Amino acid sequence: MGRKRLQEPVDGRPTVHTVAARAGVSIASASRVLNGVGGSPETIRKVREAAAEVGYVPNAIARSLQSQRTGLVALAVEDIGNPVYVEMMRAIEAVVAGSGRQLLVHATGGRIDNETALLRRLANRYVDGMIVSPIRVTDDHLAALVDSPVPVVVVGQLGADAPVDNVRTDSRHGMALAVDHLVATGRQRIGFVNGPLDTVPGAARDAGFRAALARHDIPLDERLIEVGDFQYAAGRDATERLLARAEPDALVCANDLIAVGALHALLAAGRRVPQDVALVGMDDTELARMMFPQLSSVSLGSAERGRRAAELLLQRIADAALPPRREQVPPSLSIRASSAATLPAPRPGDPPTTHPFTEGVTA
Amino acid sequence: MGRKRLQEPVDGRPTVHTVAARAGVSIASASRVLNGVGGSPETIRKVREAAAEVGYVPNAIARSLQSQRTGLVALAVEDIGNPVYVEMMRAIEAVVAGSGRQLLVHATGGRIDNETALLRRLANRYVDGMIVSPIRVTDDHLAALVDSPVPVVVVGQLGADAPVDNVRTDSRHGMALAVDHLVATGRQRIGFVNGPLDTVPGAARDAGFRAALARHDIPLDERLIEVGDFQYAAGRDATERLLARAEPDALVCANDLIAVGALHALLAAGRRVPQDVALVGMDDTELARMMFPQLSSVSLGSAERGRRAAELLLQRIADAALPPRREQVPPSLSIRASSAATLPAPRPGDPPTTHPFTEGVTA
DNA sequence: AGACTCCCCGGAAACGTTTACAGCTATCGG
DNA sequence: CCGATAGCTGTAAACGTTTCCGGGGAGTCT
Repeated sequence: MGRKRLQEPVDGRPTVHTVAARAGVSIASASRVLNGVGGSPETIRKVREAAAEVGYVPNAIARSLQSQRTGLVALAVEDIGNPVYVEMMRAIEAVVAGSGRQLLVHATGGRIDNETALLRRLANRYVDGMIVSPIRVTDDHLAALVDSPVPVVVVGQLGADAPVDNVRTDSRHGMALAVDHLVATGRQRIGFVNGPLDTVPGAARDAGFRAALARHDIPLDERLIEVGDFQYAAGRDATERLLARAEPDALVCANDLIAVGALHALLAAGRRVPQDVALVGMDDTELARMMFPQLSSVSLGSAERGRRAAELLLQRIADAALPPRREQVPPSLSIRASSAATLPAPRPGDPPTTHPFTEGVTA
Repeated sequence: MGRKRLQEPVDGRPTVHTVAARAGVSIASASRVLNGVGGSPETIRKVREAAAEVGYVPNAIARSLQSQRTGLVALAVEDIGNPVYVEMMRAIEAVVAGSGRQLLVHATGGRIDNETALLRRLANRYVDGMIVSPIRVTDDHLAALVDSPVPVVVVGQLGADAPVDNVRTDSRHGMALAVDHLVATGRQRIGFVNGPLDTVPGAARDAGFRAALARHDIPLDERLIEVGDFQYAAGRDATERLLARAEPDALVCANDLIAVGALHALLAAGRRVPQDVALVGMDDTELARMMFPQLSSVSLGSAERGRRAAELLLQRIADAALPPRREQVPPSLSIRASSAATLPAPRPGDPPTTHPFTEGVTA
């Protein structure tokens, strides 16, 4: 019950005071030794010994309060189950590790309250910086991003004038690449399986699809458009609904998960891919290469966007005064078996050809 | 240059002192109002106003130092690209969210130094608790786990007497389920594609496979065993090597990613699945259901293990004095098309049957 | 009117660390 | 032999918050 600071906190864990007392030195000396700066040989020995004896481990929170940094960086995405975010995460992690920091990931599940809460919590100094890739953006959200106490970089479309570092791609152009390719290989009735229209990527892809058709003077048939969410099961179900009312000869999907669902639905309905229906996904993830046939897919440069976002973040952490920057990564199309130009002799009853499966297998 | 505490830190961000000064009240009153506890209507108005004017946002680190909690929980896994960890993460998140905390995930990439560093950093109070699922365990590692200042729960096998909360499964028994099933459906030359033997799960699966064969009096043929790592590409390559030197009529894979790689290799080599080669994966992830044919897989109850681990963690956070506990989740086998009992008339040249693809499609 | 209760407020301590500063000793150069 | 210097040490402040505690004012009950 001394009036001085407690040496042993109720918690029972030793603090720097504990080891200082045990070593018979001041907390300043103890701290210096523990940080490897200064100290006489004798002091070093005593402190090291005391620390080992009591099992001292420094409290990172207290250290951060003092040093104003945590050595942590966070990434918030909607769904870690989507391989596109895994790719992005890997690219970010590689950059972030180079700065001696560690990356933490949070899956928001698309729940907007969750995402805002995370921003409000993590960004309040638990991390040195944050990369977020929101699929829905509200005003509230934007406000939380803008006045975050900690540097934030956004991956994805954002209001044109938001003063936030931003790395984006042009997914409308990406849709154009897919449609152009399908038209060029002779497809006429191109269907589209999209994610929710009230999301930023969903809306952009919808606009891109319609614009691309218009550019080719292909009349729009609403029955060839179906909407689910960005998941596998939704893509499969949406495709089933679409097939029940229309006969597409090609299908564009808003991401690879949906495309895999579409492939499942198409094969289950007895359609051959690509002979009867050509299939193109989006994001160009590893998943596309794991399928049979391998899926064509529009790359939105996710790894590259992640890399750039991480670099922007590190720069801003180093210098908060930088003006807001915006970078753009162009989409590109990877053509694989699922939309190969129609094969030699696609007569019904032929044994399935195997070469589409073996071509383009990559590590 | 006052001798009193700076009202405006160099950083420029307002603190509770800033808003207290501006509102003309003490920091105690300001803090109370900001936390919604007490305060006269007039005080509340003044503080709220001041806070809004200066754009005050509380420093979570300082708050945590005081309150001794962060409201964060971390999960460290080897590879977020593996859907089994995504499932586990979802289950954990559901439980953790119920306690008002948020979950952060870190992918260690199997680098042991990384994992230990993470433990040493995060566990030093950045989070209220931690769930780790290591695939390699060194002494150093174990030591870091045991004397973590923060509660830790381990998912996976651990030395028998380690005083750490632990949720495990019996993957040796899981291998037995797979082998029993294949033997029961008439398979004789059962191959095995495993992950690295120097990992805990790799070693357990290897032992389980050998034991299961022995129990059926099937002589072991080392040419039917191949090792890669736990990834898709490695599974594909390993299967190619295996097929180059042996003729299995069934293949057990150490996880679903490997199984997908094996499926790719089998089809590329012209083998029919399941007619020529039956295929069984492990982990029973969504990926198994996304394939054609859908893959049989041994469930190791990953979601359940995650759920239990999260519950153990929350209990321990609430009461650090609990004795170390150990829980076990039994494996089970999901039989799907890839190992269906041999089909009616598997003559070469038949058009591929479609019903294996449609059966068992689940949301 | 006085005693008691209740509520609000401000000062100060506390969380555990790092670090500026000043005092001390010992060594070295002149 | 004396002053400057270098190296080590301890005291105390600081990081930004929450909370204990005591004082004071207003209201109520007797």
